[in-house]
Amino acid sequence: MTVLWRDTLSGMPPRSADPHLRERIITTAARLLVTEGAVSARRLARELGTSTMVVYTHFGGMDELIRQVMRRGFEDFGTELDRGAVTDDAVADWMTYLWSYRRFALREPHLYAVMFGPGLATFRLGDPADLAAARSTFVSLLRRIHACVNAGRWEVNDVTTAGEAVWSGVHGHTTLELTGFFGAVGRDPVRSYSEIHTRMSIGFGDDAVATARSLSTARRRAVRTDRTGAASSR
Amino acid sequence: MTVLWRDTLSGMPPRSADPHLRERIITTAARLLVTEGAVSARRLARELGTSTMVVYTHFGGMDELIRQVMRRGFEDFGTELDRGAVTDDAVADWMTYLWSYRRFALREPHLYAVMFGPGLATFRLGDPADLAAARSTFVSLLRRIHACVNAGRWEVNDVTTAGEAVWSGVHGHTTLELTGFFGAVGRDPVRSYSEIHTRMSIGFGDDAVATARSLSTARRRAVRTDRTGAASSR
DNA sequence: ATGTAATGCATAACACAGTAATGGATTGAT
DNA sequence: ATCAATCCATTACTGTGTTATGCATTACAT
Repeated sequence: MTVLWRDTLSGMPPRSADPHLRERIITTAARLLVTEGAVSARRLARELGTSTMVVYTHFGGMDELIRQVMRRGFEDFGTELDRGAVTDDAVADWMTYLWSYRRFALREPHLYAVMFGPGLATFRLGDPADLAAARSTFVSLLRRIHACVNAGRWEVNDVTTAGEAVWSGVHGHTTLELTGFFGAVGRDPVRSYSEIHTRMSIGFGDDAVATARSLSTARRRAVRTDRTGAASSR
Repeated sequence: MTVLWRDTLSGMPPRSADPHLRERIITTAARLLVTEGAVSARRLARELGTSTMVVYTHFGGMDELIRQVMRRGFEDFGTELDRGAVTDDAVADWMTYLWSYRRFALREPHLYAVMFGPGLATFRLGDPADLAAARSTFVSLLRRIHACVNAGRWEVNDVTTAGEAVWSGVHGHTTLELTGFFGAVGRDPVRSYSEIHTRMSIGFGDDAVATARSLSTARRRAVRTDRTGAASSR
């Protein structure tokens, strides 16, 4: 007497090997992560109509699978961050990048959490492919910082260090907002997020009035993009 | 035939109720979190010589227990952050706070991760006790910002918003550093952490030279404290 | 002091995780 | 056509949080 196992669909005729299975696993895992906030081997197998073993034959384990999902996430993140226009107001362009950053994180909180949460440790930065995926979102930021310097708005000798400082600010704020902190204490996250932009820009050498003007411009763009509905990824 | 259960110590005579059990559970959980990076009901029971049930009779579940550990963490964090001296260089005092912040996080990475990670959602900020614990570390920051304003170094009208911006920066940087990001890409976290301080201070209105001087002072203090060995908590 | 209610906790078990061993079926190569 | 390799379902193992049950012990009321 064979016992029916919960996680499989017993009785199903053995299907022919699906050459796209590996791809389907990744996209399905990404979808489950986005829509349900969690991915488990069993939930995944149920969704795919397979057994949990497919995860191990194709990825060796859940960690590697999640890493693949993270890569896709970073790629999407990078292209979305690069969609911002390049205008003659470099500081506003930089701020637009930061608002896009926030929008992505708020739209895909679980994905962002996996990408930048404790999962970043799972993300082997030693792996060139992973490192490249993560870097793509970062160089996009560095380009905008460079533009601000070239435009004469900022005076920054070490752009990479400046980028790390900026990234720390937006990442920290995003993380705090995703935990629901600002909502719980009745504070406006937009206000503090703008404060980061403003103080940093001035700190990099920009005029306070010019920074305020750029902030208004970037805010206007961001609100418009939010209303229009930014192109959703994948 | 009774089966021996793995997680309990069968054969032990039933001990009299320990009035300090609740306290021991919390401290043991905190210790396991710090030393082993994880706490499970079974690991805890094995360590205490009890069954896993004690977690449920005293806390109703693991979530509530972890919340208690987080409270202790925030209290320790707050007192450590408040240890910084108050001198006539308010900006240096503020920066000293930030270096203490980083030192605590690097010394107790798992505790910090639980306190500010996705666990912050578990931390019911609606609960007055929890909110107070979390706030204690924050008001300590606000005091130092106020001092900078009072000393005429900064011009900040909304101190709370400024504090949120600063906190975002240090929290974000700390989080990134704990994931091992800077080490993986061969970057110096001290450099970017200093950059956050510098740009923010200038952004708040301080003179660039004065900020640089305060940074040197704060760094000197931090290095000395690191060598001396800051008083460890709990 | 004695009967009674309530508390505390060990036992056992359930459902959920990730993962490993096994073996059968399909695919691909010679 | 035979053999090898690959893929994957089955099954099962360990570990997770949690719950139901029942037996002590404690606390309380009379």
